[in-house]
Amino acid sequence: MVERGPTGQREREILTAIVETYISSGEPVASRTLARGNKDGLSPATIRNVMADLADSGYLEQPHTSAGRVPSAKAYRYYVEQLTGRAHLSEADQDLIQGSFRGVRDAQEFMERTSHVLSLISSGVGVAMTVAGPRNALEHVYFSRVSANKVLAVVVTRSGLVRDRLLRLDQDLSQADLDTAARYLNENFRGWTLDAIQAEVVRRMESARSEYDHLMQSVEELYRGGALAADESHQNVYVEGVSNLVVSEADQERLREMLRTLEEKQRLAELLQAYLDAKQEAVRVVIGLEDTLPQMRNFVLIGAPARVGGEMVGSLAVIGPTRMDYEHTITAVSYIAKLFDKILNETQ
Amino acid sequence: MVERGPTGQREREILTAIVETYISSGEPVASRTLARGNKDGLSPATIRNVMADLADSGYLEQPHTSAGRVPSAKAYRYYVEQLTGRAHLSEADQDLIQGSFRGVRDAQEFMERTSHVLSLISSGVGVAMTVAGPRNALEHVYFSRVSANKVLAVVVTRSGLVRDRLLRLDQDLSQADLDTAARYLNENFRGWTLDAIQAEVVRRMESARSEYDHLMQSVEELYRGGALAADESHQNVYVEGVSNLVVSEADQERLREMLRTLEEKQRLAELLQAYLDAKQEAVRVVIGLEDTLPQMRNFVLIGAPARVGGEMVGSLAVIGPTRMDYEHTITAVSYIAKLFDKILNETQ
DNA sequence: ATTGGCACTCTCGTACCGAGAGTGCCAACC
DNA sequence: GGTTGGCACTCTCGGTACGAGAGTGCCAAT
Repeated sequence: MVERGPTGQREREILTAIVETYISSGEPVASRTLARGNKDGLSPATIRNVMADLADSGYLEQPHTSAGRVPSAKAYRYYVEQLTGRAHLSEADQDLIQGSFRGVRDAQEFMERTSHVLSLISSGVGVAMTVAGPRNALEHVYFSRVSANKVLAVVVTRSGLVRDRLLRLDQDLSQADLDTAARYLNENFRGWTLDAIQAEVVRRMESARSEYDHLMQSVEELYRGGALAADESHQNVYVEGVSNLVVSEADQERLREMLRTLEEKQRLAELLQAYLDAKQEAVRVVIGLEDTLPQMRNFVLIGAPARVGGEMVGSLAVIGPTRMDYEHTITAVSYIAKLFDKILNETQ
Repeated sequence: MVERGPTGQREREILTAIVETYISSGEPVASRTLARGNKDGLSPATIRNVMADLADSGYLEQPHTSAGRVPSAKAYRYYVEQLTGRAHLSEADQDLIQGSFRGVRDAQEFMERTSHVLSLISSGVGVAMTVAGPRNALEHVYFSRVSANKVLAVVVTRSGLVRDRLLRLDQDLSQADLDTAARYLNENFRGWTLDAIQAEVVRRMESARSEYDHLMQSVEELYRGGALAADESHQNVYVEGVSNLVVSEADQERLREMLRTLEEKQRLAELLQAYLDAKQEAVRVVIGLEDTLPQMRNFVLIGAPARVGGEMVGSLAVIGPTRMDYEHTITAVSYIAKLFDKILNETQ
């Protein structure tokens, strides 16, 4: 019962070879096959011995007694680990990606295209989202009177997100009132996060209750109408490439479940948020998504946070079958994540 | 070779019964089955005779010699035709639909939920879109300086659509310039369609070229930056319920094709636009989508335009298998289309 | 430690068979 | 003449059997 990973040089080589062969062929790999491709000229029997060891330590599984071996989740984790460092993206892919983002102006657009490109490049589903969370810093807010008691609020955040929302108010504020309120908010709170603003507005309203002036009354009204609410429910999640699932997943019921899950943007957002955080530097590869989502058995998440400056404003990821081109996908995700920061910085 | 539809009373009854039985069972319907369910007490043999006639006139098809009959596209068209009038939506569904639209404020939100509800209610894919076309009437435009040469433009249309866009300008306009330009556009063009405004702006710029003032220069700059462009490319198309396809379409390759098509929002938009227009009063049912989209063989579109007042601002539809509950889906689509007008009118 | 040899296991494609479901048509019937 | 029972014929589908092929596990020899 060896529990500290493949020790020997040969053991590691063979494990890597098995994973790679299985990824490209999709069939359980046999000792013969490996022996053929191996320049060391080892015999199948020798390889069988090593394979038996690897199976004992949980790296390989056997569909049935007389079939070849299939890598386990543990094997994929080892493989990805071992891969780290030799990342390089082909010229062609760099061009494809660069081209896809030509003319992109804001984070929304970027994310939309990201999901598209990722679905093209990988054999999985491209997912990208912006966090419309309360952590976003305010850049600008505008109000515009649409009709009696209806006001359009537009919030622009520092990270380039634009969020418009139609408010229904109890009072009928004039455009002049709205302009004053907007100026007040912009001058006092530019750069603050939305939740900080909310808290502060509440505080000021309370302390100013004695000398309750017209301005604060407008602000209160707008606040209560939800002008500054950071509605989690309306996150923008872009998903593309679900047709890729059809080939990698034969089971009808599973496929159906997965499609359903991918349509529940809310859960998808939680999934990404669970695995990706602002601090992490590199791309994260999660093998064994079934811990969070049972229907995602045999699927993998390869994702990275999208940052502008130091701030995390979204996530991008590929959700694909365990049998995928890790090296390629990882480098692509990493490349796009870096591109995001670059493009969005120069856009500001 | 009879070519004027099912003539006799009995012929019609049997055809209807066949379509209904096939829709609910999914299996070729046999003369026996029909004889059992028929209170007229006809024998299977009699029914076989009628079925043979219906097959001759192209209403029925036979998978193989000794199988029951399957309705042809022609039969479905007859069936839907014949259905017209007896539309009624159950209380439960009315409640479900009503509930789904609680709190909806603008057309975008409405469409998003429409695609969701339709996918739940029908056995197909719910599709809904707003036309971001040039025919929309301007309600309001705002500009806001984001940074040097970067301006945020927000266009609100009369039908409740809000469209924001980040412009890159050659000149650096001050916020005061922008406010003046916005006031100019709002005062002069409220209620005009976007393309009319574009044309008129060009005309005025030319005629005013002699006495070229500061205001017109700002307006020209904004115009050239695309402030008023009605970008077709960025229509908002909402698609939901693709998981429903898995059950109705077994063929892997077809399924894949369909999923891919449903992700191409642009083509989907064209499809809807091809079949739905502002003038049509009722729900339109298109049987035989393969004429437009080959991969949509055996699929059906049930759709209606979404109108506010007289103006068409979007479309909603169900794309589902020929084997679906037509009555139910048609009434649901019709109901939601009416609801759209009602909700969006009172929102304005 | 490595290897050849060999018995054993499991899958997969093919062929075959019989039951079941349905039709088509004919002759009889009302 | 429309309707019906009867019957031969066709086609599908599930189950079984079987042989080829691929692979392993293990042992004895190197």
